[in-house]
Amino acid sequence: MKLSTRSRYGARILVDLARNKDQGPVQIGEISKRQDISVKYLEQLIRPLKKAKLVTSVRGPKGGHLLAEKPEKISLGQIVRLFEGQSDLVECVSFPEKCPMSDDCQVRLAWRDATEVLYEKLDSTTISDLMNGNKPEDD
Amino acid sequence: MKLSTRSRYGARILVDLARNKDQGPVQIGEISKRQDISVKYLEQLIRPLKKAKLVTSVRGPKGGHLLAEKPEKISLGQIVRLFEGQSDLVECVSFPEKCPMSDDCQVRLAWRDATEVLYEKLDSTTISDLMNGNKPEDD
DNA sequence: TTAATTCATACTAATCTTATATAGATTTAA
DNA sequence: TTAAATCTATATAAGATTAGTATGAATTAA
Repeated sequence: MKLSTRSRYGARILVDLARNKDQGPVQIGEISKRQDISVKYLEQLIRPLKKAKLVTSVRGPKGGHLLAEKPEKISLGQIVRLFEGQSDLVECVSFPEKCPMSDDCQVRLAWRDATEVLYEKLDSTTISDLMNGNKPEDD
Repeated sequence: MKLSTRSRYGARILVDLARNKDQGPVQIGEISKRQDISVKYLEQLIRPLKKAKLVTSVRGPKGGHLLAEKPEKISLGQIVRLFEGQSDLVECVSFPEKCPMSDDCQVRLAWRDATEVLYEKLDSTTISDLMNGNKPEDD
């Protein structure tokens, strides 16, 4: 039951953008250095963030990426739902037809409840909650 | 972020044993039919359940498997910890050395908190909560 | 025009998952 | 003794997922 590194990195990218939003568009190369994520992988991760309208980008020289929303408006829940192919802990929660037992399966309901509790927590945690730390610039 | 079918099946096995505990040792063949899980896979799943002392077995004819604890004493949390290689949502929670950013990573703390909330829920859900449904025998 | 930068698609390599198969050894009720 | 059942270990294999790389097109400030 592991979160993909895509979700982990996705969250760190958004926090990085939030921390550096005063400097205008933030380039992938900078994020790469600060977050220790390869440029090519970053490009791949930023695409869904753009598609979900959490990030906007400016092309060309001096271009880069910006948060499209205020940090308080972006939650870990959004990020996880975006990057995890399947949001539920088990697929029979959303797709009961995938399991022949679903009709009479108490366990399924328990997985559903656990999933809900988890996302309540993730939805209540925003980028703004996560951006206050030691910025490298403060050192 | 998907729970393995091992955890799902593990939970269903224990619920099956709980529901049928009056009949004495329950054979793998019966569980297989009721739960639609292959005999060979069941054998593979019951082994860790025995090792964790959640199940005891009786060998020989009329043998089979029994819950080793009262259903109220076995939680989904135990089952998930047993079957998921990694209990935490992200490995940097328990092994901060796996990520060079861990020292100053607010996101890591958020994953930790979400993991805790999830397991609180799983730990508070027991087999006894899940065994009351329509037993096939009642039909 | 040039060079910085994002955008898009495809590819790859490794690992994990979910089983199934094989071949027995062991235990024990009847 | 027989047969029902569990126990042990290993192997195999298809398919999915993950994490990351490669190549090059498109955009645009200067």
